[in-house]
Amino acid sequence: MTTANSYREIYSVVARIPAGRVATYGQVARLAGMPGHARQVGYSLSAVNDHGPIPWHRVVNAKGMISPRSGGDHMELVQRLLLEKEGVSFDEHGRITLPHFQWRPLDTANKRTQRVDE
DNA sequence: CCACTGACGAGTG
DNA sequence: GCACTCGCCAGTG
Repeated sequence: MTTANSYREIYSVVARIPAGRVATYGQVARLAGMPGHARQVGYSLSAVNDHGPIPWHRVVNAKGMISPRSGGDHMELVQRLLLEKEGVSFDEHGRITLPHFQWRPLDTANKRTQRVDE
């Protein structure tokens, strides 16, 4: 398993996140077959950013918040707008209600817990 | 080779 | 819920 393949897996997972839902860094790491490497996911995404067809804005941290970047980028604001445009809402704390909007790959078959309403 | 940094997360008090 | 620590790993100087 090369690092290049790991990055490819990360991108592949992120690309599978449906519009209107979000995934956490740790979640993406697990789905990519590298549990515990959440940090690497963020690192990989910073490299891709809008550099490719990757919906990077659908990845947030475990608290359901947009992780602040370094360098004073306004990307975090762009990310929030993109998500809101897809129907994802934020609460007073600027957090996404994960139980409502977190992507559940396994549920795509059941569709029962896939409720996004409210 | 070592130290530091960075879109994180789980555990502890 | 908040502050702190430790684990993870690639890039950079």
